[in-house]
Amino acid sequence: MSSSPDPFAFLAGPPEQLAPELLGAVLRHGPVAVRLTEVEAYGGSHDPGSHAYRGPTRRNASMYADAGTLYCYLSHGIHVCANVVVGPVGEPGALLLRAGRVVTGSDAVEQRRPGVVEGSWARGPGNLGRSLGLGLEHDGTDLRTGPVRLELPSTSSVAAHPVTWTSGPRVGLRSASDRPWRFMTVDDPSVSAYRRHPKADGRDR
DNA sequence: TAAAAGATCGACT
DNA sequence: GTCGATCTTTTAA
Repeated sequence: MSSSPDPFAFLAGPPEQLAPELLGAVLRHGPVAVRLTEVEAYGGSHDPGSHAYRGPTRRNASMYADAGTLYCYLSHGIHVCANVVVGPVGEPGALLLRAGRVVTGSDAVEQRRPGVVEGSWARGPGNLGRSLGLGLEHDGTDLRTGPVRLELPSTSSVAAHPVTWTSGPRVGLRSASDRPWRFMTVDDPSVSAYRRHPKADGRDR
């Protein structure tokens, strides 16, 4: 009785393994809900592309919290990017939420993204954060009980959305740019285009 | 259609 | 002081 299965329990697994399971899930903040269409996996101390590669810092502290915690960080001083903390306790891992499709709250999103077509509202991690109205104040909050909720197929009928997905190299990384840890829904306009880092390692010279 | 560069500012070394 | 898990616009083929 008291021990009902925790729908978030699977988040304790390896990031690159459970990442596809978040495709089709729904992230909700207030009136706005977004169905995830693109996710990237980041490991801990063995992933050169991860914020946690060089150990804990002020910014990535949330990555060391329990799985199911929201990790928000500021990119280039202006973009708020959202991650779902995953992996076993003590092993920092995260899933960068790169893109999604707005399912509710279109009115609010339309005002936040003037002049942008519907399919591109949450195209790219920065845009997804802006569409949902996320801020650094949400960093470290619990995705089950906090202001920002993650709805899984097992917890929400809306999130029960089967998808066809594929994988490829992560976007914009300078190191470990060849790991196919980017997972994206097939045939969805909200999936961002792949762009390799200008100075990515292991090429030319 | 694809590639390049600028904006912009906090975090890290 | 340097560099980004980015976004947008501009320029070139």
